[in-house]
Amino acid sequence: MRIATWNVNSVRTRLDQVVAWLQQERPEVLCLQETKVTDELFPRAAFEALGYQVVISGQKAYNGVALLSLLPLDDVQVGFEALLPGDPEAPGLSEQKRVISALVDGVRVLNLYVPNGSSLSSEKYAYKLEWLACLQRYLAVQETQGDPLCMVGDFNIGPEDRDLPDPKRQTGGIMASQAEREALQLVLGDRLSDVFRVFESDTGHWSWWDYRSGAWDRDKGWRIDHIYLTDDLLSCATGCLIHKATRGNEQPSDHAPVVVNLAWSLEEETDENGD
DNA sequence: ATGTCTTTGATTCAAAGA
Repeated sequence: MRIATWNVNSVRTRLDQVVAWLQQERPEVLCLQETKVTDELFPRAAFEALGYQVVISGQKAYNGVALLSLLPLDDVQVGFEALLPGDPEAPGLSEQKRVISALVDGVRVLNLYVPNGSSLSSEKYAYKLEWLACLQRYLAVQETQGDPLCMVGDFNIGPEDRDLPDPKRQTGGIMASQAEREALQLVLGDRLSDVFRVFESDTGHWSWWDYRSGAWDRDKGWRIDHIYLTDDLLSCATGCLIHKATRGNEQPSDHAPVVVNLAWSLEEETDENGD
């Protein structure tokens, strides 16, 4: 099973590119972020025509996440409040549409668009840290449900200096501050691993290149789009690739897709009742 | 460093967010 994540920066603007990439790659699951569209205007028919089931959580203009799957999507959960009904902060932190998950072949696929934070002095940065703390509480509940977890998305954090193009300048700033990195580590605990780093330890592998300052032409990107797996899935991973070529498209998203390949198939239990 | 792209909303642009 291949699971992909791609921040498309408007699914309507990028529709032809996403369709072309799906036709070429045919991953079982594609998680989209920054769809930037309300649910009624989401172009679901274009994906259904390719055989994908579509579940979405969107809003006007900003944010928005979607899950596309060739395999059945079960037990769809939208927002933090789905797992944190009594949490005082979860409803407020779910107003921005950034969280959707579903069960696919026995795997809990969790698709996230982590807040950007803007700058260290912004109230959006405080929101980002509160949001990550809420994600930590959310995952504690998810863990009790016992399903293998594949958590993907745009994390808007470079976890280590090797994930940044110029760490001397950038470490400590937005997307690379100690508080953001520590908040992410608390989310991961000792349960979740960054599968890209199982296969590649070098710097210079990026998933996002700013539209500004010729970042793409100078190959000055960041690795902020990640796939995290619990050990039961990590042991099935046979590769994790960043599809960098899409960033060179006409009118590209500023992010490239990241894809993990898992040698996974749930051993279906047949119903022996009445035998 | 205000660089670029997307969306919205109010009149062919400017603002906001990333």
